[in-house]
Amino acid sequence: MSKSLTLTPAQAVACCSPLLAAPLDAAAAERIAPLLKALADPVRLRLLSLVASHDGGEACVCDLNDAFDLSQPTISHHLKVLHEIGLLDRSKRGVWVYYRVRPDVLADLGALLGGLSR
Amino acid sequence: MSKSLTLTPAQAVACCSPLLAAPLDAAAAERIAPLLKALADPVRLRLLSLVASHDGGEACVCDLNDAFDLSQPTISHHLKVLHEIGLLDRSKRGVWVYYRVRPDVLADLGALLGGLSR
DNA sequence: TTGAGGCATTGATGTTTGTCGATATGTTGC
DNA sequence: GCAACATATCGACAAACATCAATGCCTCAA
Repeated sequence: MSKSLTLTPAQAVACCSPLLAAPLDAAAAERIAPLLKALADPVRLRLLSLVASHDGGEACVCDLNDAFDLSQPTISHHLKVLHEIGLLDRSKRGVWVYYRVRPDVLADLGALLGGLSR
Repeated sequence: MSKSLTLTPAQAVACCSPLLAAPLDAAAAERIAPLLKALADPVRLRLLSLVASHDGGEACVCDLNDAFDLSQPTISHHLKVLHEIGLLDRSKRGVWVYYRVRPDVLADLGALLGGLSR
């Protein structure tokens, strides 16, 4: 399987100079915005934070469901959004599904906003 | 004028440990998400970046309008969103309105995501 | 005072998004 | 195989959003 020519948002965010250093071209903005959109929801912010600070850096969906006053499909939907954008890794073990954050993607995004060089 | 008891999103983002360090409580998530939502649009990302990298760190609306293939009200709307959330400062001089980024807010947000201590 | 230009506001419209209930899929133990 | 459980998908709906054309509000110059 060869490398895709179109970057995923998670890849795109690692390839730009900081937001405040140089004007972002339209194509880069279109690739980065979905990543921020995935983060721009209180439930998904908490999900990400919960997964990250869980034992071993990963959390089972069953744990996450209990932390919210939301239906199971809703949590599943939010996890899917975070997974598809590349912020959460997903691994199934038996009946349970575990999610794990990708701190590199989050670090790249933080650097893009905060203006740090990598 | 006394300090407000309810934090604006721009203030709230400076008050949390990094996303990956400890679970974000619901209230903090509700305050931070709007800031990310304001950023989660390709046009607003480019606007912010354009303003920041303009001469003197500020840009006139007239310059910004020309950089996009969008109507003037649409640009005005996006600038309003960025201003009201606290990411852009606004100052009117004569007929022209100038916007300026608040790099501290962006740095705090970057630190929140990237996991840096301040 | 009147007109022109820069920017904001309003109202309308099509699209996206968050949420739920119902249902499907997949796994384990009996 | 079947029942129980964990998770995902589907379909529907209301709320939020991006966009535009029309219009309003300022400010400056003539």
